[in-house]
This record gives sequence, C-alpha cells and structure tokens, in this order.
Amino acid sequence: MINKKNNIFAYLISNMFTQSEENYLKAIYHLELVSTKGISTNAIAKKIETKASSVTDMVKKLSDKKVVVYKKYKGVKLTSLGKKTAANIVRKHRLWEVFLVEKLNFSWDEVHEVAEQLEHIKSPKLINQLDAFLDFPKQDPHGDPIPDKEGNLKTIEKSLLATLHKNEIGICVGVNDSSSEFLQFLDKQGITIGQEIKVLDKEDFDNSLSIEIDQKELSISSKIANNLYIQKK
Amino acid sequence: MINKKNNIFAYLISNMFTQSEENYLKAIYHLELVSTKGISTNAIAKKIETKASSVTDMVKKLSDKKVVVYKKYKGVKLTSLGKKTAANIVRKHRLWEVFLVEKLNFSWDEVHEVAEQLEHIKSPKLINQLDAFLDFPKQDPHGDPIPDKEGNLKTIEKSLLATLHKNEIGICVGVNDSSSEFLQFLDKQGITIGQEIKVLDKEDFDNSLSIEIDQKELSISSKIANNLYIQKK
DNA sequence: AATTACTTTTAGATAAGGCTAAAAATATAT
DNA sequence: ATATATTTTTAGCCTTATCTAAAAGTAATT
Repeated sequence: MINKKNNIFAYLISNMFTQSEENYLKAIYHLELVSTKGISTNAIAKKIETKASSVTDMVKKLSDKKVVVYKKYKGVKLTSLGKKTAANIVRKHRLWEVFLVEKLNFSWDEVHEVAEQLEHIKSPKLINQLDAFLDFPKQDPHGDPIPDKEGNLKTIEKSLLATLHKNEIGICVGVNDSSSEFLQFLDKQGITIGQEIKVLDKEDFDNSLSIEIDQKELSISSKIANNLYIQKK
Repeated sequence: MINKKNNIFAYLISNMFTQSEENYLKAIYHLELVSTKGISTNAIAKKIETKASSVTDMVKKLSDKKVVVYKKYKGVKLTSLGKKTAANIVRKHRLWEVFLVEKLNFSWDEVHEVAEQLEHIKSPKLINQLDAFLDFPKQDPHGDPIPDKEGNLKTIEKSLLATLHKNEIGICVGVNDSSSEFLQFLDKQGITIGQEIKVLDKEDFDNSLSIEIDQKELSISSKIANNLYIQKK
C-alpha cells in the first residue's frame, strides 16, 4: 500500500528507477561487457524482447536521468552512475540466486525467473544483510561473478571448453548459456561447477569433443563446448 | 527481462493479478476482518491512500475478474476466490517478515516496508520453500497469524491489554498498531511478544495503567493499552 | 417532505510504457 | 555515386492506474 505523497519510503523509491528502467540498464550493462562500442537500439530491443521504437523512448528517459549518454543514431553508453546502478541490480540478482540455491533448494536452472523479480526489491539493508547471511559469496550458481557494493566486478580468468586441446584438463567454472534447457542437459551429463573435464579427443569433422568426467567418457557437441567455461589446469 | 509473448512464466503471471490489484485485494481482506458488511469505496480509498474514484474503477476490474462482488453504491465483498487470493498475499507478506527478522536481523519495526514489496513476488515454489526454511511459522513478528496454503487463518484468542483488571496478568501476543513509532516505543519499554504483563493499577481519570514487566513498574497510557494484545493468564 | 451533507460514480485528463506504421538517417551494394 | 537495404526515430494510438471536477445517489436533519 504505497502512496507517493505520504510515504517517505515510497517517495525515496519513486525517486530512483522503475522496474522497466532497471531492466533496460541491466540489458545495456550486459551488452557493454561484450562490445566496447555504443550499444545499438536494435541490440537492446533484441535483448529485452521489445521493439526498437520502445527502446528509443526509454533511452531518452535514461539519458534525462543521467545514467546513459545517448546520441541519436549512435547508440548509448552507460555513464558511471549508470554502470553502478546496473551493477547493483546484477548484484542483487546474483545474490538472490545464491540464496535460492543454497537456502531454498532451488536447482540452478530454476533460479533465473524468480531472481528476475527479486532483483527489483528496493532495500539496501535487505541486500547487505542477505550478502552477510550467505557469507559474502563471490559467484552465483552459474559461476558468474557477483559485483561488490561499489559495483566492481572481479572477472575470473576463464576459457571456453572448445578452446582446450587434446589431453588438456580444465575445471568447469561457468556457463555461457544459462537457459534451463542447457542447465538441465548439464545436470543429466553430471557436469557441474567445479567438475574436472579432460579432453580425450577433438573431432575435426563437426568440432565435437570426446571428454572424460568422473572416469566416464562422453561425447559433446561443439555447441555445448562453446557454452561451457573452464579454467585450464 | 520479461516478455509477454515468448516467456511462459511471464504469461502465467500476467494472467494473475497486478501489484495494484493485489494491494486492493489485501486492503479489502483486512477491512472484512473488522466489518461484516460490504466494504465501502471510501473505506478502501482511505486504507490504500487513494481517491474514491480510483477505487470505483479498480473495483469494477476486480469484479470482472471474479474476485469481488460489486453492486453500485453498495460496496464490495470478496468472493471465495478473492479471499483465497488475498490470504495468499498476506501469507507471503508475513512469511517474508519472519524471514527478515529471524534470518536477516531486521527488527520488527523495519520489516513492513520491505515485506510490502516482497509479497508481490510470484513463485509458488519460492513461498513453499521459504515456509519450510523458516520451519512453518504460525505467527509473524508482530504476533499476527500466517494463513496456511489454503488461505485459512487461525486466529488466536486475544484481548486488549486495556480490558485487563487490576492484578490480572497477561502475556503479550500481538499489537494492533504496527507502525514503527509504536513498535520502537515498545522496544524502549522492553515490551515484546511473549512478555508477561501484570496490571498493578488502573487510573479512572485517564484510563492509564500501571503495569509490571520484568519486576519493573511502568505507567502506560490508554492509547498504548488499546494497541497491545494479550492472552489472559 | 424538503433541504443539506456526504458518498459514490462518471467523464475527461495525465503519465508510463508499450505497440504499429511511416519517415528519416545510415550502411551496403551495384 | 546512386540505388537498395537496414536501422533508428517519429508520430500517433493503446492500456493501466492514477487524478480532478462534476453529476448522481444515498443519508441525515430540520
């Protein structure tokens, strides 16, 4: 029961960002991690599953709020305020994912949808206490790094499984695709974060790999190998 | 990043109730606990801190969705579907309050605002697991009962402290006013749920009470005594 | 029974966030 | 360099949830 005029809390949160604005900021943040250029309207539209015209509108609003720099036809870039804001949303998302897996027995393929909602809850105390309650985790259940309070993100060194050569060994440290289909597939194959993987053979024909996990041999497609991050041993 | 067309989850939640609709349902639910008659437009408007005209609009929408019965100028009543839906929101609110106090070290005067947001998170699994994680609590931090999954609410027998007579003893089981001001006042006086309270004297003049808690004597106003629930011993 | 007061509803407006279709700008290809 | 294709923006419309002001209904009072 939130009222903009009489409720101080509601006033404070109304002065921040709407759920929709937060989703745009997060999308731009993720896109900036891959490309260094200005993020195009179409790229955002695709990511957020909306229309380019809606993106243009929102991007103007975000520009007014000083979280992005926007030049017509030239795409957008997050300002430092924008980066910090977006990182904070990602921080919340990933901390909630840890909570769901560690405390509520969710599996790693079930957490995304719920975290997508929980990330918008406004309460600094909540997220700080949650962080402490979870013992200050550094990665989410998919191996993605959790930004710290200042929005700094410590990326660990990782390579795609597909880049390993024959007889090399790696430890699974993350996934590139975190769709529930892919994650469930990994579960079925017994592949989890921390799992040791040895490349037994590489097939030139289709780039599929023959790998060893837990003393078992397994053949995986190139698509799989390009969505699994490992740390070389 | 929710999209109505391609995301099954979003589709499901969009088929349910908006945050605003949920707030109206909750308000009507709370009002029905006190009055048995149809709930008036003005009563809802006051509770939700909005205008009567807005209430009329929303009430029509809720009526279309079969969660209230609405007759022009005659107020509304929740249908059984409406009751169940509202009870579920209250259940979520109170479970989250328990979580915040028990696990994240919030005090009982800080939980309401945050629970007000968390109660709108859509995920049956989340709330069931949270319930189990908290060991199936029956009351929230203010002593209010938590509805079960079917929306049934077990009200405990309780009376206002103001109804106790001289030399009677009660155990504090809840509060009527759960504003942070009142709760902080109680903290300051050392009054918590479970606290034993003995009425030493009643002052006819202003209906104030002299009470004993933890071997200490204390004078409290009638206003306080009318906002504290106790169970007679 | 008539007047006044209060409550509720209606009508019309606004703001946020989305859409489609058309126009404008930029990029690509001949 | 011109024509074509693609991207982006604009313009106008829709829905949700609000609001204000006016109209209509109900209740209270003389």
